Amino acid sequence: MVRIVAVSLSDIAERAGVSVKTVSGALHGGSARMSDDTRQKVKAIAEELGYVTNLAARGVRQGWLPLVGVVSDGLITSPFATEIVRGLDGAARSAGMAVFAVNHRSGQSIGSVLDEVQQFRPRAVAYAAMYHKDVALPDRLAGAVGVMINCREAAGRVTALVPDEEGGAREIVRYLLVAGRRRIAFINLPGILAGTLREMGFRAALEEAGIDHLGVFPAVRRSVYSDRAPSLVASHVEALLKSGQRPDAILCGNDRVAMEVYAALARAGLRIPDDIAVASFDNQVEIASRLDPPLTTMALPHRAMGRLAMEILLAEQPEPPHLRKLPFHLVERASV
Amino acid sequence: MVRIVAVSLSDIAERAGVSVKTVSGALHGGSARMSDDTRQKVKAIAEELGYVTNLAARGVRQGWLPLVGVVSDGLITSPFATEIVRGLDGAARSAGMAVFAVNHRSGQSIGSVLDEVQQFRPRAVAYAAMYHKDVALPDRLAGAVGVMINCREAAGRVTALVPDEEGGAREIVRYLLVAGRRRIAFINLPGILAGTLREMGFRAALEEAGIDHLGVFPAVRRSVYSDRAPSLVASHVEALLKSGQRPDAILCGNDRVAMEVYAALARAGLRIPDDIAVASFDNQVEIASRLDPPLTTMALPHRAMGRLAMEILLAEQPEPPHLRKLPFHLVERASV
DNA sequence: CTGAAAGCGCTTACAG
DNA sequence: CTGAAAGCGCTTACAG
Repeated sequence: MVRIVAVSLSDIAERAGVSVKTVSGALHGGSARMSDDTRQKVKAIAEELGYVTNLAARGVRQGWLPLVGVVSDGLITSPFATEIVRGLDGAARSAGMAVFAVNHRSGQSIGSVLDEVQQFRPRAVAYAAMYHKDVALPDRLAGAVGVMINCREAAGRVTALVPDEEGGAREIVRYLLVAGRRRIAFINLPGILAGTLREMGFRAALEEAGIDHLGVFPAVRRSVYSDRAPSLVASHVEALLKSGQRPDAILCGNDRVAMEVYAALARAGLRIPDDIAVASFDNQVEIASRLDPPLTTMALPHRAMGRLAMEILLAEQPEPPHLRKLPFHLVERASV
Repeated sequence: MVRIVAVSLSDIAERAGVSVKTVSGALHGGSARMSDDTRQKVKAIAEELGYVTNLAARGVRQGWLPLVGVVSDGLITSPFATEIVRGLDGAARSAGMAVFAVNHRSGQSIGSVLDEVQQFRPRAVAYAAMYHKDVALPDRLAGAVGVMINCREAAGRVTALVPDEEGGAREIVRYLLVAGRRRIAFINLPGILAGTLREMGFRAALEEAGIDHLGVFPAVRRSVYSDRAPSLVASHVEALLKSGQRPDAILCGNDRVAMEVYAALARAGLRIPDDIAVASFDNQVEIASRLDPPLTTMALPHRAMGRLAMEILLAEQPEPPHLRKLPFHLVERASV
């Protein structure tokens, strides 16, 4: 492609008959003292010449580029990841930073991606995971990562921002109880941290209310949850409906599981929420709001994690590493 | 966060007792001539010191950073956008470039985002749209954008890569015809370029086969398609089923529309594909593969657009601006 | 209020 | 085969 030779401060200086330092001050140094005349003249010439700041040059001087690197496992692919980036991006821009997202490709070590990012001399670096898990950072790089998003650094050396899975599960169960539901089953995502923690919350909330649950069932056969694994959802629902105690509410591991529960319930001729309530986790809007009836679901705090991450990264006073659990929020629709 | 002072080439040079130029040659100049001894020694010291190339410094020298800027309307949010980035990213990495994605926020002019990106002196810049449309680039910036992805530059000044909507519609209709379907209706996305072009393909394919269609209906009321607009899908399906000529196939504007068609058909007690076939556009995997039965749908060439875009951006010989339509591909599942 | 110069960390002619 | 120097476009003490 055609490359127009970029105009530099010295081009402007020459044209304005002033020094480069004066131009720099006029354009970027908000508080630099000079006559208003000079400043206006310089600005006008810069505009006329189509000057665009060269951040690389400033960067080599300052030692860093106004970038916040975000390295994530797998491509920033899910709607959730997008929310994280949205949160980061908003906060970054107000600080004059841009978000530079780099993904590690399968087979690539986390260390090599981190190195790749460091080459650009970002101001700070975050690590973000697609789903809530533990991540082991190589020793030499633990210090280079300022915050973990949606994951915990295995050795606890880095501040981590994660969803409060247990609290979220508690909240949705309480909501079902308030709605008068008493026979509740949970079709959970097996083999992942979120599933384990939510199950704890689920059990705790029911115990607290003195109510027995109808069981916790795995959505798929594989021990680690994966969309590719054969689904067990339909058979669980059928078994549940045939059992002595028919549930009056089914809590689902995510909205896709809920989608299958809806289908199984429709096949059985049951109406939601009249015959049976359905609730879930994720708030994957495209699914949840399109389901009939629209799905009541717990939204993950992805945007908040992103926003808070940027605050931590850009903070003047670094805090000691800690784990911060952010609350889900309930999105009420019509399935309960 | 703690910042370790970065090690520079001169640190290595000092330690190795050679000049900076030798270090630079040993580390980065693949073909630079020097004794193997020197090269090995320099590399070992670089490793030991944890040297990381300073791309900002190299960039100020070369005039550009090894970045390909991608500016898009709205956040890289949809699964489709992700595929574009995936395509770009793969091609970029093989060329030693990183993808730098910047979105324009609502209210921000396209010119100002482009300027923002230019500050980083990227090697090349692409513009990507969330959905197929025409985009007007400001005159002064048309030359700065090397390729349009999923959109056409309004004045045709920039090479544009778009899905072959008309061809895709033709192909899926032919597929329905081969499957023996003869009474086909189309619930289309109104008011967007993709919808208009697909409708042309739909009509052409049926005309070519000498078959009448059962009508083209808008999925939503609003003239511009939006997920927020009230859906008309269910009522179209009901009307279609009640009409004299019941359809044996419904083509849907996208997978979310298909999802609603499934629901309406289920309510009517009709089986897919035995009673009626359903096909669609998008291949939004989370929906299409989760539907029961899994949905046959035309996948958009997003990844291919991304890959090809990078080739165009990085090409030695720039081509004159042209419009390139990339083919959809059929994802056969079980709904036809 | 403004200028001349040094220096950030690289790469690239130019010498030897 | 290797070095010393210039220069990329900035910003920041240091002078005046």
